[in-house]
Amino acid sequence: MPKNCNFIEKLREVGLRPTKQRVKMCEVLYNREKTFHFTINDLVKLLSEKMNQKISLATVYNTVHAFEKKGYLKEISIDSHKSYFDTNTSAHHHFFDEDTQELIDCDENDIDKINIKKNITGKKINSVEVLVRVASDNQTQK
Amino acid sequence: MPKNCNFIEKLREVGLRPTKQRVKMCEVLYNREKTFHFTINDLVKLLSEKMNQKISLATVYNTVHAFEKKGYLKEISIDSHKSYFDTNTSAHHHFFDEDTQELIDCDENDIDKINIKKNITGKKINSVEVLVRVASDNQTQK
DNA sequence: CAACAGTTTAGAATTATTATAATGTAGATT
DNA sequence: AATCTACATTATAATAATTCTAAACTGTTG
Ligand SMILES: [Mn+2]
Ligand SMILES: [Mn+2]
Ligand SMILES: [Zn+2]
Ligand SMILES: [Zn+2]
Repeated sequence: MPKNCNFIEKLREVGLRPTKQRVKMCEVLYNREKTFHFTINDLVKLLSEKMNQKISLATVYNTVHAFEKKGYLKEISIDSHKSYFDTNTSAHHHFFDEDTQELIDCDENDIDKINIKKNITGKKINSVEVLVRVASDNQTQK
Repeated sequence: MPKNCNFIEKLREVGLRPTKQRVKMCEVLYNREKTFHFTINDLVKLLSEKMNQKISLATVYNTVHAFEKKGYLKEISIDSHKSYFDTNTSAHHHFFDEDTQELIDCDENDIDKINIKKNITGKKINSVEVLVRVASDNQTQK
């Protein structure tokens, strides 16, 4: 992601008003070297740290979902109790570290292209995603 | 799954007391031709239909989680709002039909074995799961 | 700068899940 | 077979996550 790119224009392009909350969220989410994964909770903390004024929880939810719908964010669900959003919206796979609860992008070359030999009749494939759960090697239960 | 197999013994084997609720849940879940996918809500409905006495919601949650921990059930998370349990606990992949919200097992031969070329250092792979999202072919948005 | 439509907000409402604590029961012990 | 005890079930309350509501606010247009 390029630094200091014009989020106001970017928001306008997809039909979202460049309100200060949305621009601030863009900065927090996209004004960084690498893409990253976060929970709603993570984001609320990040925003309250980086903002002078307060932001309503409802606004965080609304804006995240607006961004998701517009393709600025992608949701990655780990289990019923843990769900992440991803600023990397391209098709990619993940490792999930069960020790640290960390979600890690799979390098494009680390998994061969998945070949679906037989699809459900009359349906088109929207996405193919792999989740690799990993954990510490020395986890011998007593 | 074999019909009328002895659930009481099966439960004892893994150290769960064969109480009447647990045996009834085994019957509802495993006394059928094919494995299946269900939400907690689905299961509550199934149980209240098939049972003479009432079963507490807390017991359904407790028992599902007991079964999950013992490897009788597997959780499949679609997104933060939708999570299924699977009576097929073997490693397998899924199609998710976004039109009908139906989760469908992938046939073993329909996806080639996933080859993870590079894993996170010092971690072992616990599972590799593919989720293929599909939807109706003629979904042209106006 | 007036007008409007879309946005934010605090707080209430809803939903899903878990905790609590009293009662019930399976399986072991007499 | 009666008793015992640990574990399970239950109704209900509590908690947590998310969404709704309706009033106030603000970016955009003309
Ligand atoms: Mn969502
Ligand atoms: Mn669970
Ligand atoms: Zn990612
Ligand atoms: Zn399945």
